[in-house]
Amino acid sequence: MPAAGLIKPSNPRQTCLTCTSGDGSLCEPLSTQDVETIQTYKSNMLTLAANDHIYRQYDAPAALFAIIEGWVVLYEMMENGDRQILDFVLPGEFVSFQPVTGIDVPHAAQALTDVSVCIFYQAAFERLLRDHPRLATAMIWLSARCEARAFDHLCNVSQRPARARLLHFILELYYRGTMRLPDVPGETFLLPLNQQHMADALGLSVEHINRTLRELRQDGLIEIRSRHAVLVDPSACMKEGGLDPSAFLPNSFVSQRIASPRAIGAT
Amino acid sequence: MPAAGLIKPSNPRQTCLTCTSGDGSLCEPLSTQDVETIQTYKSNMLTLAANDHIYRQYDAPAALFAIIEGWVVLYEMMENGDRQILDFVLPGEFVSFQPVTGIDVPHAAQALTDVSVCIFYQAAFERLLRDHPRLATAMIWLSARCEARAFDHLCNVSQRPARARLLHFILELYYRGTMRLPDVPGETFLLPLNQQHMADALGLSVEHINRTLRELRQDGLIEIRSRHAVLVDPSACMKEGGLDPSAFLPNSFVSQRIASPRAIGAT
DNA sequence: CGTATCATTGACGTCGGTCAATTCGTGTGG
DNA sequence: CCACACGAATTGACCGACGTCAATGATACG
Repeated sequence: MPAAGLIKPSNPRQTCLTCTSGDGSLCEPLSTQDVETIQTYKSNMLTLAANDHIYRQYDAPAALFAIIEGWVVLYEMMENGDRQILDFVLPGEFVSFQPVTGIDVPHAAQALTDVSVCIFYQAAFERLLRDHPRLATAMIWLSARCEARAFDHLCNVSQRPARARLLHFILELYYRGTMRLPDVPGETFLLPLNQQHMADALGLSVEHINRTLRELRQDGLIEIRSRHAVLVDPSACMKEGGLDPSAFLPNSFVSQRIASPRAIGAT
Repeated sequence: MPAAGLIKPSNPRQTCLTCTSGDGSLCEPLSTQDVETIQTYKSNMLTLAANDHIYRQYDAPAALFAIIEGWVVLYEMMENGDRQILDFVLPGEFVSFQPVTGIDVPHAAQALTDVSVCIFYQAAFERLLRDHPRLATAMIWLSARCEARAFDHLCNVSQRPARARLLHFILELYYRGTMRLPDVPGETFLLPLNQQHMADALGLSVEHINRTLRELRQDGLIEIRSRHAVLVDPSACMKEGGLDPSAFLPNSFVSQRIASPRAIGAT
């Protein structure tokens, strides 16, 4: 069940799943027509206040959620009390496909800001797949995209030192918000996170996030100020963050293309 | 395109997607009937030698792969030449759903041992979804499961120290191989990995893996010998590895259930 | 029996964690 | 408008888990 929140009659004028940018967005496989079709299976729309939960760890919501407005954080509490942030969900994105399976979900989804969210209950979702098989493909596509992001986060946390890890993280959020790579120096964008969020997402301590942000500011790469980030030197950020614009695929947020002997030959 | 490998006529007797253990396996949402249905959409079956690639990083195979025999490793090469292992694929499992989307996949799939693999090309897969909408639900279910595993790996690498990280990792593979939690002390199971694999999966150096394995052996927790692991003290392994049997959900491989104030209240 | 690969061990350095203190910022009540 | 409160950000001192480098040992295979 979704956590408590104001239930607001859904506004028929507001297009559900509207992406902020039309092109290359995460809704990519869905045409406007598709979105309208999907809409008809929506059961309702909720408005949640910051910190409300959409679902909690080990809930079995049996619904698919789409975020219309605001940011959502997916996290998991570990046995030692640490919080691992798994992903953020931005407007126009689905909140993972795990909850719609009807199985206990090992993570929680919490509103980071005030949020409005579309709900598709499991039965309706299955009706959608049955009535519009072509959309099933799109849903698998989107679900696979979620997995790809998780893989990217794993690489980031597992292999990159703090500086590069933080840059990669911020650039991913820039990309998902704007659906393009940064180029204009000084470009500013919304980043409604505090340092604790970054720490919990990246597996670093708050203190080290702070020190690293100071370094990045002093080196003229990036600045964080009151819910916004400023990309002072975008190309330097991308280089250090492990993003190669020339190898960048419009379809996904991935690291630089590299081939290496070890991968090819002997295990 | 799949990498070169011996093409063998598919054996009509061999049940594709047969799970080694019937109950609670990763094929869970698929009944025997379902498996037979899916089979009819299979285009062919390949046999690959160890180290052959099913697909390479940035390929767009446009097919879904199911592993019948042998182990597969999913990895990504990073810009600095490091290899991050994202997951292993065991017999009876699908190799992620990313390749079937037809989009460039940012990771590679390589045979760890000799492998036989079923191929479902994208067009056939979409026909399957169209003809059997009920199976679309199952596919989303399976894809979500892949994402859940990736989340779990992220938590493991991000938060646990080397000892617990290694234990958690080995226990996951035990669970996926047997579909149950270990209980009998001294239980032995197949683990066809070398220390470099564990290092690349866990974001640790080979030397540290080695030292940690020595510790675990000396402490009477676990032993690794020639492609096999021995769980000398299963309950101690689970405790240290962050697995609580009492909280364990049969449906997924997850960590101990914990609630914490931070998650509930203030951001 | 030579060679390649993997496992093992030791010495040493460092990145990032921990702990504790101080400052800043913002919201609130008087 | 100011005083206070409380969380977030910041900084410093110190330390330890893990990485790096280098050498040696064990195994398997042709």
